[in-house]
This record gives sequence, C-alpha cells and structure tokens, in this order.
Amino acid sequence: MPTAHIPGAPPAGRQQPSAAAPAARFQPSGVLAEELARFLQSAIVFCEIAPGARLTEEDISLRYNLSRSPVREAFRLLAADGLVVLSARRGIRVTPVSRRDLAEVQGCRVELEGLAAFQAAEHAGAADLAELRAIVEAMADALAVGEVRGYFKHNVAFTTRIHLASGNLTLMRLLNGIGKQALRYRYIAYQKVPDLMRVSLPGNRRILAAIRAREAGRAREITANLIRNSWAAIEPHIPADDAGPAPK
Amino acid sequence: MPTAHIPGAPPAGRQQPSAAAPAARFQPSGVLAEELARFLQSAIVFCEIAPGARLTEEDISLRYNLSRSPVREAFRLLAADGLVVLSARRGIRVTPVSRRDLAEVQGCRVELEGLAAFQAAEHAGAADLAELRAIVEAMADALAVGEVRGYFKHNVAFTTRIHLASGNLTLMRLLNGIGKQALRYRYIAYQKVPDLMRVSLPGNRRILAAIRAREAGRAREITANLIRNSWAAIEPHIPADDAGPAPK
DNA sequence: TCTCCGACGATTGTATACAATGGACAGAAC
DNA sequence: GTTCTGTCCATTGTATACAATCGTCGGAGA
Repeated sequence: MPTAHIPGAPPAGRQQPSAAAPAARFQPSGVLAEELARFLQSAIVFCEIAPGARLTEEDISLRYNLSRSPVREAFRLLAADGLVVLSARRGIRVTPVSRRDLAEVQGCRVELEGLAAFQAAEHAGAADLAELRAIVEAMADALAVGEVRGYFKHNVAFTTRIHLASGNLTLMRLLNGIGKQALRYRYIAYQKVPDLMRVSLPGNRRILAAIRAREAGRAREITANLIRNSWAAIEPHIPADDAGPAPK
Repeated sequence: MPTAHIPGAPPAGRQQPSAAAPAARFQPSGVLAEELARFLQSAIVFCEIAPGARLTEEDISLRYNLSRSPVREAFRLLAADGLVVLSARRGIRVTPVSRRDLAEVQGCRVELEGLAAFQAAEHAGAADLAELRAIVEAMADALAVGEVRGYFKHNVAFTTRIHLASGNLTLMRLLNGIGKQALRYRYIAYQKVPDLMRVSLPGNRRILAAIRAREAGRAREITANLIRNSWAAIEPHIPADDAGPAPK
C-alpha cells in the first residue's frame, strides 16, 4: 500500500469539486493551508491516520483537490507542532509514538503546564474562573454518562482555558507547539484507560480550587502531579520499543 | 520609507546574480528557504533589522533574487520561532521587543533551561563534558580580551550544548522555538551591559561543575538563577511601554 | 554470488502567473 | 465638517510548471 488510508477524502480517483463527498469531508472556509492543517491534525490526534504512516504532498493535494502550495504549507505547520516528520525527497511521516517520546513530551509538559497553572492562579479574571467552572461541570456530566470522547474534549478545553488565563502569550505558543503531540497520547490514554476520568476530574477540581484561592504554588503542584499520574497510566499502553523496525 | 533597510543585500534595483555584492551577502548553499531563514534570523537577532520593522515577501524576493516560494517559507519558519508576526495581506513585521515579552520569554526559559540542565546532569556523557569545558575556557578567553560578541557566541554554544546533552529531543524543539526570541534579548543585554560577562562566566562554571557532579537539582537551580539575574540586568534597557504607538 | 555502476523514477524544491482580499483614499452626500 | 461609499492598489493566497536530488533497481563485471 503506497499511501495511508485517510478518512474524509474521496477514495482515490480525482473527483469533481461539487460531487457528493463523505460526511466528514474536509470543507475549507478560510485559508486553505490552515484549514487543512487543522483537519489533518485532528485525524492524526485521533489516530485516524496511523502513527508512522507515510504521506506525500502530491497525494494529499490529489485527494482534496488542492494545489501543492497550501498542502505543503499545512505540512510545515504540522511539523512545527511535532505531528509529522519531514524528510527531503523521502516523503512525510506521521511522527511515531514511543515511550521515549512520551517521556519527553510529558516531562516538558510538567514544567510548562505547571507554569501555566501558576500564572493562571495569579492572573485569572472572573470570566476565566466562571468559564473554568462551567467546563468542569461539563466534564462531570460527561463522566456521569460515560462519554469518553466528550470528557476528553472538555478536558482539553479546560487545559486550554488555563493557558489563556495565564495571560502569557509566549507560554501559550510553546504549549501549542507541544500540546498537539501530547494530545495524541492523552487521547490514547482515555481510550485505553477510561477510568482515568475518575482520577482526572477530582484533580481538575482541585486545580480550579487552587486557582480560585490564588494559591499559585499549589496549583502548580497539583497540575504537575496530575500529568505525572496520567503519564504513568498511559505508559503501559505505548509500545516499549522506540527504535523499532520502521516499515521500509 | 516603505521597507526597512536590510544589510547584505543589493541596495534596491535588481542586480545580476553574478554581480559583485557586499561581504555579508546572503549566499545560499542548500535549501534556499532554510538558508534565508538563518540569514534573516541572524539579522533580526543582532538588531540589523530593527524590531517592529515591516517587510513583505516580494520585497525580500526582489532583494535576494529569489522567487516568493522560498521567501514565504522562510517567513513561516521565522514566525514559528516568534521572530516575526505575519498578518494576512498587511505585510510582515519583525516582532517588537517589550518588557512584557521579555518577562514571558524569560519566565518560560527559567523552566525549560532549568529542565535541560537537570537532564543534562543526568545524561551528559564524557564527550559532552569535555566540550562544555572547552567552551567555558573559550568564554574565559573572550572575557579576558573583552570581546563581547565572541563571548556571546560561546555562551550561546554553551547553552546549546547543554540542550544537546539533555538528550531530550522534544525539549530541544521547544527551546529552539523560544531560544531565537531570547537570543535577541541576550544580545541586547551583552551590548548594553558588557559587565554581564563577569557574572555570567562564574555562573556557567558552577553549572558545569554541578553537571559534572551529577547534582541535577543544583544544576537546575543555578541555571534558573542565572537567567533571572540576566533578566533583571536586561530589563532596564528595554522600552517599558509595550503597547507603544506602532508606526503607521 | 557479490559488488559496483548507471539509469530511472518518485518526491520535494523553486519559479512564475494569476486570484482574492482587505485597507487606504478620494469624492459625494448629508 | 463629517460620514458614508465606491474604487484602486498593495499584499498575500493559490495554482501550475519545471528543476534538482536522492533512493532504488537492474545489469554487468569480477
């Protein structure tokens, strides 16, 4: 199989632009490169494109009826987020997952998410707090009915909102650069260990409480511990062998 | 003046490719986009292109006799490093410097450089230690003869080598994403406060000593403190007003 | 059978032309 | 004088054609 299966795309042969397409079809609205990057990012995070899969610029441009320019740019964006690895004239590969990579990502996240929680405790405004509270309730609702993907979505929103509340644009840029890669592991975690929700929710409640109480140091500590816990929960579900025999 | 002055480029009119050019002229060897990004990055870090200056893709492509494709890609790379800000159809601006930005960058660096030093203390090999030692000696030599720019260069190399010794690719990617922006402030610092060298050198010696002794926690602390010190030294030399009256 | 060499093909790198968009400015209406 | 509106232009967004390069594969020679 020369190229990986990609969902939401016309199967193989070039298709008329106006032809009917699958439900999840890529529907550009604004800048093509950014839209495509978002679309592919989602597909990678949710493992709809397998880790290690090989892609090419031309392949994607044919599938989605775009020229190579925006496709190329989209791949650069994904590479900046660590989701794909570009190698000149050898194609593009979805970054493989590995325990080693997991350790690196989570190790960095401990520091940066901790800093974000710290600064959020210092700077969060009333609107931030209200929003965080609402998100936590949404998480609780999703947990109550066992909606893993819904819980995951709200959990991500919670984290993102804390980043925003920190008021630190540079930190947000950094977290954005690592967060996409982390998202893959977080999604794998919730899929394989749904019970992680039961640990995560109280932890997030405590983070929110610390932020409300302006206890920055405590917010940092709880956040760091929560990440370490989820890290430990994820690890057994990632292939141990990190320099494994790459297919071809 | 519609566009900023850029060094190392033919003045204005299009020039023959083989024509004689200034000494520091951009000389591509491999991939144009990356070469150009490196060239512009250096110009921005060393303030040869002023903070806040406005550029356009076409302007650069004319100056260096390139097509817009690699120029465009180079600007995306610079944007990912936070050195320029892209705004659709409004041109490209060199990221302004401000105390607020400085605080964000250094705040993040305290965490990440600290983590790098910590992990370097855990993982550094003999080659890393030898190299670090050699660089520190080079720094001492530069200090002895008062070569600010030489000291700066070696100092950057020292930091980079610690990143490498950490063995954490993800951390290196993150530090790379913030390091370029930090470099501007570090360069301003050494220019305006050459005496910073006298504080920096002993600090770096102590970091190396801690790494050699495998005292990870101490390496982290010294690193964090060194950054905080240089931060404090730089701050007075950055315009306080961060949302200043943007030209035009 | 193994190794070296050369041609081919796949894939990205670069150049160029054209389209689309959003702001600036001039002019008219109030 | 102020405000609205329409046109123009600067600038980026996109499409396409061509060039360069690296890996692969087959064949010849030892």
